[in-house]
Amino acid sequence: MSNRKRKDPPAYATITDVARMAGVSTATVSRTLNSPEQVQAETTGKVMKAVKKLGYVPQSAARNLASRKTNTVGLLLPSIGEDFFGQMLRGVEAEVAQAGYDLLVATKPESQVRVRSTQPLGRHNTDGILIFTGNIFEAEILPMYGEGFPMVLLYQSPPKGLKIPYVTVENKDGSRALVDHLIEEHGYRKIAFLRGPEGNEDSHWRERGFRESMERHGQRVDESLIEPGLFNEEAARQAVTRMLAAGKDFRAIFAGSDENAIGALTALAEAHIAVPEQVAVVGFDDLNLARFTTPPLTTVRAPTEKVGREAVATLFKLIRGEVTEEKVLLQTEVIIRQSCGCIRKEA
Amino acid sequence: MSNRKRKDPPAYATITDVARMAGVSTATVSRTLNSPEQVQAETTGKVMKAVKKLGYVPQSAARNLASRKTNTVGLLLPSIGEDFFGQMLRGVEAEVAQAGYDLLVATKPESQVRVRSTQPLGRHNTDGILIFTGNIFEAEILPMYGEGFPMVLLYQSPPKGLKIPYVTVENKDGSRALVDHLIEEHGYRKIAFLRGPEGNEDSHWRERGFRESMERHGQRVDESLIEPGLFNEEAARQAVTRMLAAGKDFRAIFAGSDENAIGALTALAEAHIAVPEQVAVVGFDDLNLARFTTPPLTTVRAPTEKVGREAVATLFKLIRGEVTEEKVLLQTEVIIRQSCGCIRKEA
DNA sequence: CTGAAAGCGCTTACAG
DNA sequence: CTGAAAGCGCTTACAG
Repeated sequence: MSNRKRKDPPAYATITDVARMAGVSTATVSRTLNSPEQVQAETTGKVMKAVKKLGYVPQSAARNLASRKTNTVGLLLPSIGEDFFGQMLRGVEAEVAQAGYDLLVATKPESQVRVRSTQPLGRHNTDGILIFTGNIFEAEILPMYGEGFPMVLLYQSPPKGLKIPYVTVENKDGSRALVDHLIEEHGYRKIAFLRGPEGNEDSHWRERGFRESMERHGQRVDESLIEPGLFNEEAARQAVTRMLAAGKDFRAIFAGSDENAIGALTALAEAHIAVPEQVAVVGFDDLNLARFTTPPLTTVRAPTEKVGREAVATLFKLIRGEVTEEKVLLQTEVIIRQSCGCIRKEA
Repeated sequence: MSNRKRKDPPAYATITDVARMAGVSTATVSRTLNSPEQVQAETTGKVMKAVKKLGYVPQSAARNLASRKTNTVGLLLPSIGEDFFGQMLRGVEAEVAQAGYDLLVATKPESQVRVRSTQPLGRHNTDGILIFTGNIFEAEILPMYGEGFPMVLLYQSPPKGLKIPYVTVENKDGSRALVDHLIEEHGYRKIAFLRGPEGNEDSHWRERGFRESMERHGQRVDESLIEPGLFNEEAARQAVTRMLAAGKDFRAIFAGSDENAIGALTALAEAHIAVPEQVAVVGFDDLNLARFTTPPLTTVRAPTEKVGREAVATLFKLIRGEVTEEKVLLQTEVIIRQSCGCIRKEA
């Protein structure tokens, strides 16, 4: 017969088992594992032997509950997977693991329909979160923000009034350098620009870079040469087809993104317009496939993995209560291939 | 003055706060949240009102500790990020979230040097894990296997003797169908094959498919036309360059993977050999960039996202103690583009 | 349908 | 340097 409260022994060793085998208290086992400098060498030896022998691994739940921290970082992703996603995750994971933390990954529920009790990531299961997702609405983060819960934004600035650190890439400088190249090296003047989705920050700054370069070179930008590409291949294809049908005159297209550039390339090919001989095309992002387009795409490379690393580093500062930069801006680099008209090949 | 054990109240509401506000016991709050059917409608109402008002979210650590389960699934990744990684993660995340579980992601520590106390993922922080990583060594999973800890392998079969379910794609059938196409539609006979890394299972089965197709068509396979491509662009380039230099005679290359195919394409371009007119090239995987190679790559598409979903579904069966298939094999599909010699374009 | 209370497996002031 | 014991915030038999 069994006592009411005596459950079957767990399938795993607990701290009590280790303490018993080593002949010490559980407090000492805990200290041996967490702050060995507080424990005598001889004791450490006994404890570690027992740990090894029993294959003891501390239960995260118990540890978290007692220490009031989760040792876990959350990463909130957009529902749709970006193409450079793997690289970013690599940076995040590496940095998180190095700090001995765990990484919890979740996707932002698409709609309010999915009545999951609450946010998938928050104070209840993480010590802080990284938010990498298109449109953050204030309502979604305000409660956490109000509590001072540590969070860092990726590729986007916080809603007005909220002081949340964010890390992103230098869209404007990269774009300006790219357009500078088009103007200075190739002498193009009539340059079209394909915008990203309404309200997209990357797009905003890329357009700014485009305009700055034009202005600095004394070029008036022709507003009729600015069309929405939406960072979407098909939409970009249609936009370029439309401009062509309307008889618009342009010598180059700064597509705003590689995705847009692919759509532009398709539209141009369908219209039998030679790239770069008749119209040059350049993108932004340097997706893996940028080397393989016809012709290979001149574009701007962003340090995606580093964005991940920096974001985690910033989050840890927040978690430790240190001050952080409001904004970390990572430099980009123009990658010259052939779609701009250059003949030199990639290094 | 403060009592020794009275800490500062937590920054968040606990179940006790909810119980107090609703005028019920914590047990009732717990039941309302976890098995509402056991609670009277009126009580549920009071509790939920308090939950809402306080913004109460149960602490995962406390819940996990008390319930002896983590409600979390682990995903173990190879240190190097695959190109199709995002898709797989999407499948995994969707399925995990739908079940109301959390997803913990970790990378296999590259070396034994990094003395992290233990495995990043295990019984201490998950209810089961998905292993998606190149070379699983028996030693790494044997302890968990011995305890009957739920795990599922992705893209690889378990070490001999271990009964661990796995899900992967039909490499052999896909490869055979692809080579059938080369032989039946284009009449190629002399076909080279580029192997993956030694011991790689995908490569093994792709080679089997290749050989079966050749045999069924009465073709003897020329062993001197089989070279290591290592699923690595550069190695594949060198392999093809080597075959060319040795004066080997072949009309087509089944590159074994898209990565290999890209290397083959490069080698051929460098040797001024026209693809597909002089030598056809086909791959396997259908990476995003396969549409953009010159010429666009004929290849085999694997249902990557579905692999993720199926793996999670299988893992949940294991967690629930149900029987599972030993092996889930997902069908692949030949994608005809132009590198094989076809002129029809992709749908 | 609901409550009192034990227990989950740790950590950590406090005391020595 | 070490131990006794309270406490972390939940869940869940048991009893009613």
